[in-house]
Order: sequence, then C-alpha cells, then structure tokens
Amino acid sequence: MTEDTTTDSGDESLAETFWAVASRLRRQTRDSLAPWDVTPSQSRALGVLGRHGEVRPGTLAEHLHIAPRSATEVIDDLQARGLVERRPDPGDRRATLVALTAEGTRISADIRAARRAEADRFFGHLDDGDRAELARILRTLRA
Amino acid sequence: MTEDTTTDSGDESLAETFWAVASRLRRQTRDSLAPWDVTPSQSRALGVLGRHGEVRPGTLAEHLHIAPRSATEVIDDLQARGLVERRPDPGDRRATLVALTAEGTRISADIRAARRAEADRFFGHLDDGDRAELARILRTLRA
DNA sequence: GGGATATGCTGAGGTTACCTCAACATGAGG
DNA sequence: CCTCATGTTGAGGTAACCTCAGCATATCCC
Repeated sequence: MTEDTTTDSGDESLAETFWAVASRLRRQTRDSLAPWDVTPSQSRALGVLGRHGEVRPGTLAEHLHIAPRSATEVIDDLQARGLVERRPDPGDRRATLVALTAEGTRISADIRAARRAEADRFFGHLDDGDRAELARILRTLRA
Repeated sequence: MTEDTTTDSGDESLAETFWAVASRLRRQTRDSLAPWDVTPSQSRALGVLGRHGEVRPGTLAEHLHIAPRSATEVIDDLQARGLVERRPDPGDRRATLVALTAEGTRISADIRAARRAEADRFFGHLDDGDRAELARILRTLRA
C-alpha cells in the first residue's frame, strides 16, 4: 500500500494535498470518459465545439490554450472518429470551419452530462457551505 | 486576450476553477525550477532521495507513483547530470541503490527551499483562516 | 493593380513523461 | 537443484504537447 504520508510541514503540505486532490479528480475524470473511448483532450475539444458551434482551428486552439498546430491534431483525431467535420470557411478561403457531426453532437452532450454528474459526485461530499468556501478561495488563487 | 470565462454553472465551474488554479500553480512551480534546469519529475525524485536517503529504483517508483521502468529513466537522467549515483545493494545482488551525490544533495536542498518559498508566495495571498479552511476541505476531497 | 506583409492551416520532426512486455540475473523455498 | 518470485532494464509505444517552415490567401499601402 506504500503509504507516503510524507513529512507534512506547513505550506508544502498544502501544495501536496492540492496535487493529491488534483490527481484523484483527474483519474476520476479519465474513468468517466472511458465509455466513449475519447481522450481527455478530445473531450475538451468536443466541449468547446458543443458550446460554440463551428469554429476555426485557431479559435479552438485559443479556447483550449494550446498552439494552433496542436488543435489541428486534435481535430484530425476527432475527424477520424467521425465526430467532427471540416468545411471551408465561406468568408475566408484560407480558413476551415470545424463542426460537430450528428454523432459528435450526441456524444458531446452525453459527455457533458456525465462530466457534470461526476463533478457532483466528486464535490458532493462537501456540504453547501464548504463548497461555497472552496469556490471562493479557489477564485482568489486563480487570479 | 481570449476571454473564455465559460458559461459558469454550478459544480462544473468549481472543477474548472480548480483546474485553472492547478495550471497556475504548475506554471509557477515550473518557473521556480528553471534556475537548476531540472524537470518537474526530476525534482520530485530529488525530493524523495533527499527525504529517504539511498533507495532502490523500485522503491523510488512507489514513492513517485510511477512504474519501476519509468523510475529507471528518471534515475538515468539524474545520473547523467551527476546528481545521483547508482551502487550495488550489498544485501541483494539483483538490486541497485540510488543515492544523491554531493552536488545532488546541495541542489536537492536548494530546490526544497525554493519550492517552499514559492508555495508561500502562492498560498500566501490567503489569510491564515482561509489557508486552514482550504487545507481542511482539500483533505476531505483527497479521501 | 501590384508588391509587401500578415494570417490561417498543416507537414515534418522533436520533447516529456509516462506506459507495457520481455529478457536477464539473482534470491528463496521445497 | 529446480522452480518460482523479485529487481532492473532494453526495446518499443503512447498522449499531448511544442517549434519551425511552407503554402495559400487576405489585406494594406502606394
């Protein structure tokens, strides 16, 4: 079982605890994505497309905070799975528009619902007050 | 500057805020490591070695929550930089012991101090009460 | 209208931090 | 001493990023 309750000491342990929580949340998110066989980054892209409708690769990249070239790759993968399609941007012939296919739309919605249920499960252990406190404090740190 | 204050909605935004904080903390940690030119995973290994003295690769892997083979790789890198050395385990000739060199010890201590200073800076924006609240709530979620 | 410059996408190739699987040496139990 | 377990590592793979360069098109300015 390899207990590694490492020598706690003041703030260091705060960061450690934070990362332990992060890793648990990441694992749970990954597991909850398993039924659809999409990677986390693909699911993030599907999320953006679900919220914004058709966008250009560069715009998608901005939303995902990744380089444009990396967005191309995510789009390639989603296209190979038939979840998105590329079509020419009628207003700019250099550009491409990426949009969800019918199946992509369905899966995107399913994932969205699952993700929400899963966040409820994760943060649901907290009572309302703690949840509000956590949100407030995290917003401070996000600055 | 790409405002993507995405449609907040209940718990989903809590997870989002959490990841935003995580990404800020990760970036800051990475930056604070820059003076020593070690990667985050190397610094984690140095931390374990600093706390535990000489250990076998397999033990290091357990502490880092990675596969034994991956520990071999981290050790290779640190050895190439002259920060750790391998020596035979006198009690088991299959095994190897990994220990910090003199320079590794020095750097490990420096990084430890820097990391702590940096956590202070990060979480120092909070007052004592909030810091305690955050620690308590995170500990709940770590379960 | 035509050249300089900016913009949008993607090919080629690289990096980090992981992974699995199998080989090999050694240890330990019957 | 033979079998099985354990410790480490070579070989090779993956996801998710990156930069740099090339090409097509758009925009600006004279």
